[in-house]
Amino acid sequence: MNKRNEKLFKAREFAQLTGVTVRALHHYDGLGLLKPSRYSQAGYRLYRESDVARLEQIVALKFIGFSLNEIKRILKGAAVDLATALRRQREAIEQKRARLDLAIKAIQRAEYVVAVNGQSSWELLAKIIGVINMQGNMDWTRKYYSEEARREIEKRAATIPPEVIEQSQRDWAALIKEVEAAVAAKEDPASDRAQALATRWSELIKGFTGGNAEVQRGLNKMYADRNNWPASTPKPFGDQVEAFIVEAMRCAKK
Amino acid sequence: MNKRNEKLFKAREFAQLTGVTVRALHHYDGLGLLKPSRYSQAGYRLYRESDVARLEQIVALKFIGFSLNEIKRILKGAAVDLATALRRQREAIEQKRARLDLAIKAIQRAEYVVAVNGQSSWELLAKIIGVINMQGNMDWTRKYYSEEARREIEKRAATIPPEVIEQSQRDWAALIKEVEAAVAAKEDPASDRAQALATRWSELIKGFTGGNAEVQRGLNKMYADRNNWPASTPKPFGDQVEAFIVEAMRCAKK
DNA sequence: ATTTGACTCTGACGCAGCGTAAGAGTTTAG
DNA sequence: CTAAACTCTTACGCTGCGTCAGAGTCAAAT
Repeated sequence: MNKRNEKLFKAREFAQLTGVTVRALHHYDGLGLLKPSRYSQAGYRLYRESDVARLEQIVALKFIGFSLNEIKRILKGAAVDLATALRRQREAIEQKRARLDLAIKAIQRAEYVVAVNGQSSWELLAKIIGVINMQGNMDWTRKYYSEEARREIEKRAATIPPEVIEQSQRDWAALIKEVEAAVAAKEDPASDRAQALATRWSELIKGFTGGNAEVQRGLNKMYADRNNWPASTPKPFGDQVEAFIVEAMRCAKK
Repeated sequence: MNKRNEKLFKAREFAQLTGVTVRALHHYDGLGLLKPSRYSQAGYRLYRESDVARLEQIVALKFIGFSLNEIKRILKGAAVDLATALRRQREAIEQKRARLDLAIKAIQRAEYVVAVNGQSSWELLAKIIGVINMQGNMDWTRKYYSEEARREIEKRAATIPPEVIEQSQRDWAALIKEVEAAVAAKEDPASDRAQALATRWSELIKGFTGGNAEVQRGLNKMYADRNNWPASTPKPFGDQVEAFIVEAMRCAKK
């Protein structure tokens, strides 16, 4: 008999309590995710206390990235196990985060290049980002190039003399090796030698417009195959080399 | 007259060069983002070198998070300014990343709670995450509570005795203050005193199931208003308090 | 010349999570 | 009693393709 003093909420009011929209409530209702405990004669949705709790759960689970379907399963109690679900979800999000980190890095490097090269053209930029995507994974880039792609590339390299391609590959390899040496020797990024390296670096990027279509294709084949990449790919140098060059460029242009 | 020795690519071949799918090429064609330079009589798409470059640009820009429409504008040269576009994009992505960081943190804390409380129930979990979302922003939580929400809460607190609510609020406030003090005193998280605090912390979380609907509503009002929150909200203690408790729990259970 | 296998084309629906009208009925304060 | 403020149901829009379905094309093998 305490039915009558139990407060019922209409859609708008209820929605505001939890910070969702009325439309979202409709949506949840439609999905069977959260049905109001009653409907008025006019068809108005009427929610009460217990519904508040449920909605709160939904919002919370949404916040940590579960999809509405997953939430539905979870709230039905059909979830495997709490700890496991949480862990998996966290890992999934951490991966997304890692992906964003990559993008941010790429943009930062692009920003540097633009800053150094002035109003660089968009076409150039694309190449650069291509190179960027390559950089961190140089190790098995070599793998890819040594196995089949290398021959594939040479086979299809009809329009452009292969020595141009191989030259640029050698150029990069040589430069990176020198930078690695500089890093190992703890050379000052502001030093003349480091500056020379930085200059060569941006020269190489610039020169990339010339004969790099084939290289790109090699990379692209590799990228197309990305689902087969091992999960954790070691980076023997990547980060340090990058940091060094970035620092050197900063010293130069500021 | 070098038309005839220029290599033309059909869809599949072309797609593989850049690691996209044929369907994607159709899509880009439909959007007018990348049209093949020729169609065969049968309607087959025929791409060539210059198209490769364009597609590479598209892929690169996609990688750093631009939408296809944005990319279209950009490649039309209708973009404001290269540096600006890059900076804005980076900021946008950094925000997304921050959002993910929040989610990760929330899950981690939930994992701790579950680890400590054993197979905690899902309902409880929602409350916990609610509290979690609150924690980091305690400072202006106070603001919200002191202004209007406080009275609102008391007004609507009919079903549950208000003293229960206020009690829990006081409990939390008191506990947090004590933890702050412990942090300031550089108390060892493994110490008996710290352990007592940690115990009280999880007790409070458990007890939250009892009389906390009103508190949640306050939080929810606040959350509903989240668009008006200041961009950078200072956290006078949050992180340290949290770290302390987490450490203390770790010491206890391991 | 033809069959086959590998490709290609054009629709068109599907997904996730609501936003956003459109058109129509309901409740409530004045 | 009216006007404002809500509510309801439909249903398309958005993002970036994946995934059939049905039909035509092309190159090599029979």
